[in-house]
Amino acid sequence: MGRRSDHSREELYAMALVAAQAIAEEEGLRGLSARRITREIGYTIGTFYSLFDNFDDLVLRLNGTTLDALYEDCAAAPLDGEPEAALHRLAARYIGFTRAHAKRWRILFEHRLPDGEVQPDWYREKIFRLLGLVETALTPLFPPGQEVERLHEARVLWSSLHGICSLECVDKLVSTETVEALSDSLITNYLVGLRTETEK
Amino acid sequence: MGRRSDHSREELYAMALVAAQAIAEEEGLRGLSARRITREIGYTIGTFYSLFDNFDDLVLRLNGTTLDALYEDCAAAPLDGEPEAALHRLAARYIGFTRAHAKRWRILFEHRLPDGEVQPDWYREKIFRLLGLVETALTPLFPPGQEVERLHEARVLWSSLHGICSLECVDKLVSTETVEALSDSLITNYLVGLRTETEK
DNA sequence: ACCTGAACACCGTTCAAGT
DNA sequence: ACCTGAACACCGTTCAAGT
Repeated sequence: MGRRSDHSREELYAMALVAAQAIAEEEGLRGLSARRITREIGYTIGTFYSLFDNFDDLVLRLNGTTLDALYEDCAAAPLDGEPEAALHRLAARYIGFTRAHAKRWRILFEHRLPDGEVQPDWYREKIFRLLGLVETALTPLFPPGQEVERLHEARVLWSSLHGICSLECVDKLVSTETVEALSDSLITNYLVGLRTETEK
Repeated sequence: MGRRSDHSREELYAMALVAAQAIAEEEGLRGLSARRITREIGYTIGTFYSLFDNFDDLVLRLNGTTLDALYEDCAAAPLDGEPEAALHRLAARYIGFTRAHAKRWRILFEHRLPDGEVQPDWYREKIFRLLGLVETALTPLFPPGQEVERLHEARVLWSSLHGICSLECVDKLVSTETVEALSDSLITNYLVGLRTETEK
């Protein structure tokens, strides 16, 4: 036993995250455990704690990679041009991601940090970067100087879209096709309201 | 050891759920365990499995009481009269409940059934009953015969409101007061869209 | 310096054995 | 019939001991 040095700390860290992603993708949070991750990369439980602070830290890092992948996917949607069409494109990509990576996506919301703890800044920035996509799509509707209002409306749309996907995923009360229809209604109707408001 | 008969099965079941509610309220899903529940009501782990199928069943039953409490709270809002005002009242109650019972409310979405399993009908009915409140508030906007459309719009609003509360609760990117502002924007803007659509 | 693996305090679940 | 508690297979976390 003892030192092996087959892999650098960075390599081990990357291997652990890749293993975690695979488990998350197939089995969700239920299948994820510190022991299983290290077992799958050929190390023992002790090594886990040289890579991560604790299990919550691992889940946070894993969620970080999920937010990155979600951003890459959503950022591929063209967001210039007419805001409503841009939002529909963005939503279609978001919905597509939640379907392609349903279990991994769910961990973003299933996992709750212990009582006092707040998400680290690097994590919050990943979320803000996603919100930024919605802001970009909304830009034509807001004159310069109204960034606060734009952020507010972006939050409403982002949260609402999340809610639609989330309840479909959790409650399964709705057929899969309906998610698109709900999202379409949200964007279309909300933008009618937004336009009449900003035109005033 | 062996038989005690201090309590009937029904009493034990009720005691276990009350204990689960208290733990959920204070510590959320993290604090909840089958062993702890039976310990707190003065019984041993074996008894747990004479009351519930398994741990998932307990959480489902607990969530059932949460949905009931949420319904009682929301149903107290007057839903007749002007739809927008009715929705604002309903949303205010919903938001109030998520604050007053934040940890217990979160378990509704933190908990995920194992892969093949679907929620039992009694559970789905509790959710539909809540959706029904939104439908009631929307009734003046839809002529008889448009119940399908009304349900669709109710779903959008319900899911969106859920999303706003959920992301505030999970991400904490938003100050608490903002939840009201986001919900207000959602309802106001969405209803502008709904009205112009139904007037066509 | 790095990694191990035993130890500790927990889990969910099952079931033979007691009253 | 009802309840127990040991047994099993897992957890997360810590840390003295090996190389």
